[in-house]
Amino acid sequence: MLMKASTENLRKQNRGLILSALRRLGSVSHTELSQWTSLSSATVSTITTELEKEGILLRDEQTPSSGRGRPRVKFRQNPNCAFIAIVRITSELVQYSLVDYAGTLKDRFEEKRPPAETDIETFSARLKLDIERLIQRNELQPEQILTVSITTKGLVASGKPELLWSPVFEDTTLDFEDLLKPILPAQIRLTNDTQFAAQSIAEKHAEKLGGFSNRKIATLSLSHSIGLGIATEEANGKITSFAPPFGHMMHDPNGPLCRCGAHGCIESIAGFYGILRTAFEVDDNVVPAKFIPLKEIENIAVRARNGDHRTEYAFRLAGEALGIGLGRLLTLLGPMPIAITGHGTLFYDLMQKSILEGIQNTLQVRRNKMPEVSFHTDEGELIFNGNMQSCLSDLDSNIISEQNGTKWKFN
Amino acid sequence: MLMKASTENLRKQNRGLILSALRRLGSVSHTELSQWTSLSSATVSTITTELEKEGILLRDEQTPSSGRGRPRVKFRQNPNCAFIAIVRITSELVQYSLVDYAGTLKDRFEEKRPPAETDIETFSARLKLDIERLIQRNELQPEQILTVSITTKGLVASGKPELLWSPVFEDTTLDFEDLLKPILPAQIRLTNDTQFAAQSIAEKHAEKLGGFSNRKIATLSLSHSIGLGIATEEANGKITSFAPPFGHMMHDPNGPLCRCGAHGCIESIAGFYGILRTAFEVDDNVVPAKFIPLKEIENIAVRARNGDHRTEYAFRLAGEALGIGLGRLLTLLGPMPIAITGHGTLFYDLMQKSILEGIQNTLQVRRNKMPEVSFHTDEGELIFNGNMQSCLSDLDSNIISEQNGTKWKFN
DNA sequence: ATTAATTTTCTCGACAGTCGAAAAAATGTT
DNA sequence: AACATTTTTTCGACTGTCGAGAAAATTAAT
Repeated sequence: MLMKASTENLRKQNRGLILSALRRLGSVSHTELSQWTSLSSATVSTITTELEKEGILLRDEQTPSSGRGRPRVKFRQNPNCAFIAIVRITSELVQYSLVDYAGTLKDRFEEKRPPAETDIETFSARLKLDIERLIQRNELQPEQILTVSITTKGLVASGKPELLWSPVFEDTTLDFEDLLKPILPAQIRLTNDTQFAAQSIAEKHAEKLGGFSNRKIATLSLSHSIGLGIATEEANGKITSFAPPFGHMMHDPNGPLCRCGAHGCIESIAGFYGILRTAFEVDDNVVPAKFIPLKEIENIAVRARNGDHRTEYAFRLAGEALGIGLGRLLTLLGPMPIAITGHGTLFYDLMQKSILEGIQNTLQVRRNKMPEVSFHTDEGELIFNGNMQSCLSDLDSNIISEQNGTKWKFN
Repeated sequence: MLMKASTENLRKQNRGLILSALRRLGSVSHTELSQWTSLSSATVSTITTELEKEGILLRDEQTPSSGRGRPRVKFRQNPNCAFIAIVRITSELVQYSLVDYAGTLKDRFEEKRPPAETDIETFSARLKLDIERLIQRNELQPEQILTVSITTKGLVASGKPELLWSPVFEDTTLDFEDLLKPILPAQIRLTNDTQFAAQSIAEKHAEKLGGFSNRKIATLSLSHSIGLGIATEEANGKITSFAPPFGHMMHDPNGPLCRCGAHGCIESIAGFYGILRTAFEVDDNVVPAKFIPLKEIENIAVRARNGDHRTEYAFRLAGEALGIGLGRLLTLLGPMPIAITGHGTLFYDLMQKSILEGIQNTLQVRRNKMPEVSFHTDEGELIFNGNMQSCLSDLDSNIISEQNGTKWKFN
């Protein structure tokens, strides 16, 4: 049902406008806010004083003295108004970061994961301890952490922070809310990592979204497994994203066994373990290895570049699965630029031809132009950054609803 | 960029709320409006009197005299406030309908298309004449038609009403705006027909959208060609839809030649002509026929039901292409119920097994439950209805912006 | 040092919109 | 004809935005 509009939501929306301007522009003066939001100076005044009273905004009186006239006072977020913990889980390590409400990184440490860690109990117990450590060594109260946002590979439930399927733990599920509720009252979020890589790339390269009419960009993450995120710029300028389990989209019903139990998933052919399987002519029905060192793929890539037919074929087959899969994606969601990230970008030269052929084999691509393909090597930072931005704008949305609420008082 | 909120948009939004309540509930009294929109009685009063003054609403003083107390007066749309022309193009005929602002069908006629009509000039010239006829025989001025909304199979440009590719005219494009602008000043819309079938089904069976968390439903249209529409219920309750060229999604790179020029599209295997080709073992590289009478498929369906292996195989192969294609769709967009329409529903028994197998072979479907599959035989009316509803709610949106505009005065 | 100029920010009254409550309207019942 | 009942309109209070002018804080000129 559509919502009725009241003067109350009116104010909420304009408060949100101010906060989002502050996010995008950093430290901003009264007049700049007024120009950017196209709100009148008077309205900006009432809203900023209100937010200041609530402890969300700070004003910097410091005058850089540029020209004459009354110097501008700049507003910025009150950094201590809220903190978020960002946890990035990869197959090699778990990274813990603490970020304040202004978006500055306050603390970070990483914990290596044991090579063959498959026991979810010890894993989750350690994660819990590490989060407590993050809070304690920064001398925070647990209540000051308003959000714990975790990224991982695998399939994530919608609605609650539960890991449904992951490459390492497979079908053993894990509810992070149940895990962390006892130690802190924060909101717990769990998201597929490639979704935030996509979000981050879309925000940084917003101009690329204009390449086609649908204002979308796809981000493909190539490594041991295959991830995909789609970011869309909506009519109001907000960028939203989602991450379908592209790696487990059926490529060939007669293909090899995938870690998910099905046959012929894209990942079973184009994931690192799939490429190795083809290269070494391992039987299609062998259950694939859980973890393969990057070194091994690098070795066979060298062989392929030196003209070894079988390994060349393995990469070509992987590229074909990826290319045709992307082609199917573009058929369903319309043509859009493609960003590629993950360790697999190192081997793109071996897959390029078959990937591009697959993309090309799409009705709208044949009619229009080839989508732009770009590369992004800093996958970890992209994921962290996307996650952080998403958390902060979530906090902003909560704040604008909590008008006159006493919840935001940690100065 | 996010928009600032002003008291003006506030009023607009509530005007829109009133109009949409009127659309959904039909003829409605003041108090019912107030309850449904949760606006105060006072606000409803000011908005309705405003809309009445603008000639958009009428009030029926007629009292059905139920119980005592002051009788309710009912509001309804002023039917003569606007008219829309709805054109539905199929391979056999073109259907013209005239609908007033209240949504009642005022006139309708159909024109059969010559069996092998491939000349786009004569086709479009006839269409132009037929629209003029629709206006004249209802004694309307061309300006009273505010929208001409056309549906067709094939690929439609986004942004302007141009047909890019169609089964009959293939790559010969046709810009309906250029065609119709000389004879009337209306807004011209062109949409893929299955998109509106999807929209219509989603609106009628809104409860089915709840089957999975993503509030989506897919509609598959089976006939000579293969169409697909996806309808999504957004957070505000509005249902939006789109229609990707699913029929031309790659199924098998080594498959038969499709009408679009590629090899192995779903349609080239599961469209009527694809099924016939497999059944009669026609060479994969033969350019397929443009049109096949329904009778021919019915004949081979009888053969298949009597146990003829080759024709059974043809339908099974078609089902496999559809099922795996749908499985890929569900992988990318999440699990959702599936509605099937078009003449091909008559042969669903011959494809059911392989279709369901394909859908089943999807990570999230295996983890959750099988999506519900439903059948809808009245495809033509679904398309018409979806188109009409979409036009009317578009008109409503225009009206709420044109506050105090003199544009809506045809009483 | 004082005054003028300039730029930014704040304040005040006007206007638009929604809401709750009370008044008015229209009918049925006694 | 007076009263009861239900619906609709009207009125005053409240919240929000806006434009214009006042106030503030600085530099430049006298």
